[in-house]
Amino acid sequence: MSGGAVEPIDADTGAASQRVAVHLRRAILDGLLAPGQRIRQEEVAEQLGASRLPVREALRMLESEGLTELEPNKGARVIRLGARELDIVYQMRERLEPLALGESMPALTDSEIERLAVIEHRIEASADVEDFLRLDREFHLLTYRHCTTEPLAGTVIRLWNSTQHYRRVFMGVIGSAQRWIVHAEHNLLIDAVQRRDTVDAGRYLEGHIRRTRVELSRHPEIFEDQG
Amino acid sequence: MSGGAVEPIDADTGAASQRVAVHLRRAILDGLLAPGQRIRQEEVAEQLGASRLPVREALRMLESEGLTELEPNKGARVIRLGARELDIVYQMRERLEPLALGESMPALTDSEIERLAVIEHRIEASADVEDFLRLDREFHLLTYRHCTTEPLAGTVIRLWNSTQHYRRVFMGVIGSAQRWIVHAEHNLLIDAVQRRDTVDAGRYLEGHIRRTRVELSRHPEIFEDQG
DNA sequence: CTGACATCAAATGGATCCAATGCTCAAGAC
DNA sequence: GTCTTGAGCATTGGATCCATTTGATGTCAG
Repeated sequence: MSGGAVEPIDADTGAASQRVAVHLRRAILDGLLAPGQRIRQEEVAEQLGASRLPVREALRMLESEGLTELEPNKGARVIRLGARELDIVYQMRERLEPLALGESMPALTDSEIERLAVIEHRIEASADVEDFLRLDREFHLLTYRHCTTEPLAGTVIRLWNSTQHYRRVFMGVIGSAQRWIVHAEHNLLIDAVQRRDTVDAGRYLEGHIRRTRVELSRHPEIFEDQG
Repeated sequence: MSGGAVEPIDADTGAASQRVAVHLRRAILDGLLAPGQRIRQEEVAEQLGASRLPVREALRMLESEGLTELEPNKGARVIRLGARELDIVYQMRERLEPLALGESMPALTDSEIERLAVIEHRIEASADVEDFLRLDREFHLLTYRHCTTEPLAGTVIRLWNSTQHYRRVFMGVIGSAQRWIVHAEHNLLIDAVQRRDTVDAGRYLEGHIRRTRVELSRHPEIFEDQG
């Protein structure tokens, strides 16, 4: 394709508003933009060499992905959750992700399950927070890969997106002390998936999310720097 | 409802893209636009006396509300669900709406609960499908009114929106034969809400949605006229 | 010294014009 | 006769310019 000097974008769709969306999505998920931080259209437009119009479109896309919030005549901000909201989002995940897993599991191939184990090994091998975040996301979303029902898959993605920042802060807070629990849960999940046991897998998954939720509720300092 | 002049709405919010969004939202929820039907920007723009730009914005808003789907360079369509998707959406509702109800119930006022009973009486009094759809929606959304957690409340609304059309067809198919079941379920739900019994109310609600889902799965003809 | 109002700057919202992409239909070749 | 290919058209995507709204700052009155 055309050699993009600025961005390593894939010009698959060729759309320009897609470029902006990809850029902002990465920036938010990678933590370059903090929750509540304002996103000025003109600024982004100039930075990416586009007009303000595709930026507006991109902000709308990201809003529907749970990454930004738009207020009429007041502009866009990176999504920001309160303690109560974060708790609810995790409760939603507890109820929805086992459903998505149940949809996806029967269609998972052996090589994909193999890959799950590989990802988990990498998670156990690294002590870096960013590595964990990226691999953990890859791990779980891979288990949902064959859940193609858009309303469910889209909602799950939204919930992951809107909580990404708090997972990052949380991992920084607890350190690597209780990391073994996550590993145990992941391995139990992999085992259940290998056995194609939907009930067991759903239970492990729900427990995994619930335990994280309870853990999160013990760390209100996660929200301290938010306006 | 949408009779009279073209659009007698004056600028309540002042925003023009809001006007377009309101118009299209009503048109879709009222069944004037069928699922899968294409929405041409220019057409809507001319019809509402606006430019194409606010129409694009409105279509993006509606997409994030689960009412339309946008494909790049191909335009917008009214959301269309397959049998499998509809089933999944109802399973999502079974799991999420009891959560929303549990959030909202403690804050429900006595007059709001009173109003629930009034709405239910009206449902029982009318045999019209459109009346049922409007009142049933009002009934359930009223029980969730105090669930202000945006991710949860927004998702619930999305699920209701995307299934509105199929509820309409379904009600037309089954007629008023088993209408008494809905009434019984609603009244049990009202009673549990009055008693502030979250567990009971959640169970009735889940059963209410689940029974409808099973019923729906017995009527594949609902999807017959879809491409 | 404090509070309210007016004025100004900056950012968002909207309209018109132009470019690019996808679809349709017709013409030609195998 | 059918498949393919190219041209024309319809529709969406993007850029620039203009209007409107918000928020802030400064000034004047109490």
